[in-house]
Amino acid sequence: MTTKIIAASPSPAPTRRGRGRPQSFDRAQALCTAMRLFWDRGYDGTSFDDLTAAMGISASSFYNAFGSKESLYQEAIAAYLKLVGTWFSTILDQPTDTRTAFAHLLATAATEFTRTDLPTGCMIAAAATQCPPTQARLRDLLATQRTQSETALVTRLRQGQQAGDLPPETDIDSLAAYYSALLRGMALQARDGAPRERLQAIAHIAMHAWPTPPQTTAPATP
Amino acid sequence: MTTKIIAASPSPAPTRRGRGRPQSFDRAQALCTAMRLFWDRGYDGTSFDDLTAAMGISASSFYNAFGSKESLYQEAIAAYLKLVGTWFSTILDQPTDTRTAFAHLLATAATEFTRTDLPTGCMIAAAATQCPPTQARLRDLLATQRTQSETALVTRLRQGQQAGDLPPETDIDSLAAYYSALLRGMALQARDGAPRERLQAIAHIAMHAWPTPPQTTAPATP
DNA sequence: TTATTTTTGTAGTCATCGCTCCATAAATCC
DNA sequence: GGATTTATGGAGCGATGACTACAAAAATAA
Repeated sequence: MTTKIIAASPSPAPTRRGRGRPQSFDRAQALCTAMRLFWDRGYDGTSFDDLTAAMGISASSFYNAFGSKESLYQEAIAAYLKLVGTWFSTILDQPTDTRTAFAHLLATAATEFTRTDLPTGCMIAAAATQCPPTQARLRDLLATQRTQSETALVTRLRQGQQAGDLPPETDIDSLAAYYSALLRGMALQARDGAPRERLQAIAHIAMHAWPTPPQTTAPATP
Repeated sequence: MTTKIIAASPSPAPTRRGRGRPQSFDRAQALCTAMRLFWDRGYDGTSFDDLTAAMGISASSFYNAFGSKESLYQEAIAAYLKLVGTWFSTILDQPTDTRTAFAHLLATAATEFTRTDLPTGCMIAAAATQCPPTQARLRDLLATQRTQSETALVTRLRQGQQAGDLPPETDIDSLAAYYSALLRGMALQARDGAPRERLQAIAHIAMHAWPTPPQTTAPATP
């Protein structure tokens, strides 16, 4: 066995030192390029030639390094999730009160969805929602990711409910679905070219739907 | 000139009585079939063979009747808009108060997006938001439709503002963007399989963001 | 040096894509 | 009936899709 000092990577080795001819390109950078392409044009809209041209590698290098277009896409999704996690999960994990966390989440989404150094919107929010039966695998993969992010919202809201940030009668699942739908809608608006301020305004309005304890209409108990 | 008793159709004749061999299929029905396919699988995801097979016609009949895949898609969009207009425009045109109209709009969207006799969600909401540069025409066409529906919301909100249903300082454009984003998000959730009740809950929560006049914190004027 | 391992470049494969050609069929007009 | 017009059936076309075969290149191991 060779010395494995650096932590083993999940599936594809990051920068292996081995026997054969060394790779002539930066795998991580090529993956990043692919992610941007997929993000911008979708899976179908990004052809094999588009990919190899943008990545600057040949077909054989492509298949040697990434296996297939579909597996590259899966890696691109993973890379995107890592990128988004830096704000999405981070904000949800912050020990602030729940309302503040969600306001922060929406506000950050508004800025992230309109970054000029990346494609606008979200790579996953609307991907493969209209696709042929032959792409059922892809559709399910993306739907799963979306479910997971909504589940993260549910988890955070439940924590908040436990902490007393939300009325105990609040329908957490529906509230999470509301914010999930809104975030996805914001991502679509961003892709259609909505400016950052517009998204921020949406985020601001959306927070007015935050649940309030039921007003005690009868002010006094006899 | 032949007798044209029935009102002339915009571009393609509906059921013209002419000289040559009669069409062997129902054009409107074939268009409806195509609309459903495009709605379900998107433009790229619906192949030429998918279309001709589902419509039950040959390639020559297809091109003779519809010109090209793209022009059929445009007709399908038009057919879809006519279908959606039966509730979308209708509700906005009703002489109810603005808040009621929007609540009704969202509630109806929840039921329409989850109809079992049609594909779920919306055909246009997320279409061609991730596509190659070669499909810029299609992307722009759909973006235009989305802009128009958001403009319809703006128009209705302005009417409401004039009528006193909304505070005069309300940011109408942002409020319309909020509801537009929400509707698009609901459509996406529907496509991912969210049940009708879930969408209705989202719609209900969303209405809590409806603007209220600024509270006069000072109860009395000296 | 030689053997082994891995990557690369070039060319080519096979299926599918949207679309077209053309002879023929089926209607109307004269 | 004959001419004209329009639709259909069937075969096929060029382009592009994702992917593969194979030999040469460039590294390490013995």
